[in-house]
Amino acid sequence: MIDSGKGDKEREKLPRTEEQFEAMRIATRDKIHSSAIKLFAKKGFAATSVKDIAEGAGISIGLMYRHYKKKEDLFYELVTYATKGLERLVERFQSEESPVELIQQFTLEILNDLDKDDEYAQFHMLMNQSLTMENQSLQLQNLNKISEELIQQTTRLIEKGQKLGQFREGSPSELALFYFASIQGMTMFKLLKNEQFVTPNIKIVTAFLMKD
Amino acid sequence: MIDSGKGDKEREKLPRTEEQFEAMRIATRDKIHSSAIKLFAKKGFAATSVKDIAEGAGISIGLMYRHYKKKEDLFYELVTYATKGLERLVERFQSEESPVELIQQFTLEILNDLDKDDEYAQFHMLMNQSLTMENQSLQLQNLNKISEELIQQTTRLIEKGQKLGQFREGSPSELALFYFASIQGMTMFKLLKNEQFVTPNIKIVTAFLMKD
DNA sequence: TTAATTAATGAACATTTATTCATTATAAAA
DNA sequence: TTTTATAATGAATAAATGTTCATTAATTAA
Repeated sequence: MIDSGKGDKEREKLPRTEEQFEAMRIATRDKIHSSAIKLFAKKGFAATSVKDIAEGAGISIGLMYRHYKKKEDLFYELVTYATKGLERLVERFQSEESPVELIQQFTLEILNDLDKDDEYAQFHMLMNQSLTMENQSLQLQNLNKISEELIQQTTRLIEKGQKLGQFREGSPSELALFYFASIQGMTMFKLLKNEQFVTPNIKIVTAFLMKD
Repeated sequence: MIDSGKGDKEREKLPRTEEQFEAMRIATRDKIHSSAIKLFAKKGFAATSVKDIAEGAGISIGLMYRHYKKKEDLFYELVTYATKGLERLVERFQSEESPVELIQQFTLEILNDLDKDDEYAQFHMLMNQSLTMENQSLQLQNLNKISEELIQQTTRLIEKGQKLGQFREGSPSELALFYFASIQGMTMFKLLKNEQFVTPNIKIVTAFLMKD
């Protein structure tokens, strides 16, 4: 971060180049991230210990603290990533494309991700875990705001789809809520059962919305 | 519990009758239960402190410990209640009634409960929280077993309904999983949003299963 | 080899939270 | 009013977990 433009002359005493150090740091940060998201998503913030995170990452506790001053900071960084993902989705849902197309596309992506690996499921559960924390840090407030925006956008999208005759009738906000609730539920099942989880066919998931 | 049939002669020294003491104990147990389930369901086992439970119940920490030797014991007692509820449901789903009727009835009950109060939602989330704990106490093993039985029974019920031409086609196990996933999701939303949560119409919830 | 610099370690320390227990409150009977 | 049995309290203690920091490891240039 700090003046990476410093001239070559001045780093003659470094045992490694700055690039090498940077690569090392990124590598351990990655290890921390993937260990932490796994644990936070599955067990929640309070139930995961820094010892577990460090063990999962294959590093020492001390090294963890060189990268994050507090367990909370690590958590919030992951929350921030997740929030960015949500923001992209909100934007996507604001596009002028056909509502059916947008919903189908997104649903398909999720089902694929759930099927393939659990990265999506982990981020989704992380957000959930976050929303149940009463602690009102800026990061959590922001996540809250964005997730409400997403529901609003989806409601509007459904309304639009209904006017175009693409979607079934019914209260748009109830439909939007049910849509995310079902995704939420599948996500939990995936994390809970993992191998045993069979990703449902997209027809099942969108039947409540789509006309036959 | 212990020899409540003891003769009236022998309790002449009691400041209150045994019935009175019993009533007091039941009253505080009730207070503990409703405080604890609320907190455990919302925040999970690790994130709820005994201090919070005691405060929520309006009693001292010491009194809590007179009723439960460990925080875990209280949790397991609640898990046991929840498990009994599941067992009743498994039995119900084994009956010879029409699959459509059974599913409709049960779904309606849940939606009503979600609408009315959060008792159901709380027990549901408690089970969920339990299933993510790696600790394998007898109570948790049992809950696991019963919840798998429930999914199996539901799968069979759907199969039966399909043969009777009552349900849409599609993999019965995928359909069963999706059913519980969507209920799960709604439950979480209810606990998360509470007042803001609008219970969906039953048609929305069962559309994926029912022929038009 | 030695010096230099930063990554990495884990035992020591701090803080939080679960649990215990000596003490007090209550209410009925003597 | 005193006695008595049990409910109820909360400060003291124990255990668990988060955080720090003095120390070591690794690597390259001199």
